[in-house]
Order: sequence, then C-alpha cells, then structure tokens
Amino acid sequence: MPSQDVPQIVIERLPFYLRGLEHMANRGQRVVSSQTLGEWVGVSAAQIRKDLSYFGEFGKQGLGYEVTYLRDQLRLILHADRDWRLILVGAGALGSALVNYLVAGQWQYHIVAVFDSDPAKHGKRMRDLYVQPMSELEGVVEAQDIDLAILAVPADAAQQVADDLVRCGVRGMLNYAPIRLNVPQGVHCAEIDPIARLQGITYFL
Amino acid sequence: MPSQDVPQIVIERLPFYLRGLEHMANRGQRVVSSQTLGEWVGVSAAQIRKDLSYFGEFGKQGLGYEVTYLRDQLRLILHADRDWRLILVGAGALGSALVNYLVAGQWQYHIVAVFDSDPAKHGKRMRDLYVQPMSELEGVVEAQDIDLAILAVPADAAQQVADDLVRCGVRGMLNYAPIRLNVPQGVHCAEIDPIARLQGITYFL
DNA sequence: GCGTGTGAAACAATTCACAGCG
DNA sequence: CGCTGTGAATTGTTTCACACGC
Repeated sequence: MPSQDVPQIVIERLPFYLRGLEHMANRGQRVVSSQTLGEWVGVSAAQIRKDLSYFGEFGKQGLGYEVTYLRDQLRLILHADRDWRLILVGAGALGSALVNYLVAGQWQYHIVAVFDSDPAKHGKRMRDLYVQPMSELEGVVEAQDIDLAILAVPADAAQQVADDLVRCGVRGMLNYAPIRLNVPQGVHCAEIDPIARLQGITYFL
Repeated sequence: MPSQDVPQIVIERLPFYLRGLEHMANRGQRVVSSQTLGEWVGVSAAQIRKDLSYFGEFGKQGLGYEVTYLRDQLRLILHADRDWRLILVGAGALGSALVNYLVAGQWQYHIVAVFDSDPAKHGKRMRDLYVQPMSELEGVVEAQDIDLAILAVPADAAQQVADDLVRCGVRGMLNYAPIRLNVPQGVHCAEIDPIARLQGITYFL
C-alpha cells in the first residue's frame, strides 16, 4: 500500500466513495461503473479512477467495480474495517451533543471516556459515562491504548489540551475548537467548524 | 466586490482569517502582518496576501494590516456583519445537539424553527422551540424570510428535504447527512461529516 | 462495445521574488 | 527598512484520450 505520495485530497474523498458503495451494497447492487459512482458522489468518473489507481486495480474492464469488493478494499485502506475507541475532551453543550450523536448512530467509533477541566462537571453523567478530571487523561489513554480524541473545548484551551493529548500518545484528533492546532509530524488533526462553513455560504447570499 | 472568479477555496479560508483577527482584536493588538496572521491560521504569508488581493487592498506597506479594519472588511465580504436566522430540519440526537450548540455559543446564527417528519416528535420542546411538522415548512420560511437551513436528517431523506427547502426559497444549507445533495445553481450547500473526517484520520494510523 | 487504468495535456493553486510605497 | 500587492514560476490537481482486456 502506498503511504507517502497519495495526495491528502484523495484520501479525503475516499470516505465519500465508501459511502456511495455502502449505499449501493445495501440496495443489492452488484456492480458499479466509475461513471455511476461519480454521479452519486458528485465527482467525475476520471477522478474516481485516478484516485483508486493510487491504491491498486480494483475494477474489471468493460464491467466496472464489484460493489462489495471495492467497499471492502476501501474499508481496509481507510482502516474502517475495525472499531475505534476514542475519548472526548470537553463536556459542554457541544461535547454532550457529540456523545449523543456518536452513541445514537451505530458507528464504528466509540467514545469510551469524557474529560473536562472544570471541577463542577466532574462526575456528571453523560449516557453511560462519567466526566473525569484531566488528571485522569494519561492513565486512561495508556490503559486503553487510545489513538483518537475529539476536542470540544473553548478555543483558548484547545492548544493546551492538544499538547496534553499528544504527550499521552494520541495520534489523531477531531477538533471542534475554532483554532488551528499545532501538532507534531505524525499526529493528524481535522478541523470541524460549522460557523466557518456557514460564513462560507453567506458570502454568496 | 468580485463575485464570479474568486476560487471557492479562497472563500473557505476567509472565515479562518476572520477568526484570527477577532482573536487579535480581543487582545488589543492593533496591527498584524501577513506573516503573523499566517502563522496563527496555519497558511503562508503569501497566500494570505494573494487571497485578500481578490477583494481589494487592505494593508499598509511597511506596516501590515490594521486588525480591526481588516476584520470589519472580512465581515462585510462574508456577510458576517449581521445576524442570520436559520431553520433546522431533523430533531433527532444530532439535531438537538446542534440546537444546544448554536444557542449556547452566542453566534450570529439563530435557529428560529425546528421541523421533523416524525409525528412522534411534533410538539417536543427543544430549548425554547417546539418541533413542527414538515407541512409548516413553507409557511415559516416565507413568513420569516429564511435563507439558511441545517439538515440533520437520515441520508435517505436528505435529498427530498433539500428539494423541499429549495422550493420554499432557501438558498443555503449546511448538510449533516452523509450524502451529496443535488441542488440547483444559486443554492449553496456545505457538507459536514464527522465520520468521514475520522476515516480520513484513521487512514494514517 | 464498454469501462478501466494511465500517461500526457490542461488547468488550478501556491509560492517565489521583487517593485513600490509608507 | 519592512511589508504589501502582484506578475511569473512552480507545484499540485483534474481532465483528456486512448491502449488494453473482458
């Protein structure tokens, strides 16, 4: 499997291809062309073929792609073929929202612990978890061998928390704070900022 | 103001510049160079200058940018200089999460109505709003002159809801359903898919 | 014939580097 | 001198178009 020279943007598109394939597999569709999958996802057929070619040859000429086979291959590539445990830092409105969302949907991502720096929140129940103080972070991450974290803390605390997480060995984070985190090489970080997205829309209105 | 030939990607970066400027303004900083702002946001100095040059000349040579002035200009460009009312479709776990998030943070985006197709949810209270049936959608959008909507419905309902929204005159939507929406020219749609983002991270792990 | 996989071509975005001005 | 604004150069991405195999 390649690892260095696949453009980031290609990797970001794979989950959407996977969604399309899962959708089609659920409907019992056996085979799909790059053309059809592209229409579903909203990208060109050539782009799908080029993107997939970074990882191998998955199609049959004259036929297209076998839906379940390509789906499984993409899951392997994205490491979406297994469950992941993650921790949540920040037990405010957004944090509890995320817990509810992730628990309600039956995803392969499971929140196994929640932390907050505010003592008033410690012990508070969120679904079947209890909010813990930040001092417990290191122990939990190490004991449970956690790779992923969600940050739902205020912007001015986010960098500090990110540093703590990195120090404990977390290698991926989903950051909801409206700030760009500084993380070392080898740690991967994705930002989600709904307000920024809304501003990107209102530009056109 | 330009409107057609500004690359989409430039528009998507502006909100982050705005964040940096708001941060600096709150700290009383008067002036900032593209270099410093770029470090904060995580882009190159040249990129900031080039991006801003699509909209005008905002800096002073030898000095940099006056923080509050550039902030205000960006707010104008993004139409973030006023409040926006929006509606939410989908009152499930994710929907209530979003209501709590948007109400708790004091943003300039205000949810003024919540809709759901499930009769069991009608009348349910979410903060100070009551979930309404989809049949009320058109009336509310027209009466309140709504431009923006958030979609938090299951994937297989999303396209239908999007069509309804477009028909009622909504011109922008933030889509949390894991599906690419088909919308006509002139309607703007941003996708937010946390699971896709997590998959983009686990690729590297 | 149909649809993949892929170099080559076209296009787009980013970075460079410097003129110009405070 | 410092820093912006911007063409030119570079780098990155997407599309084209066709050889190949089912």
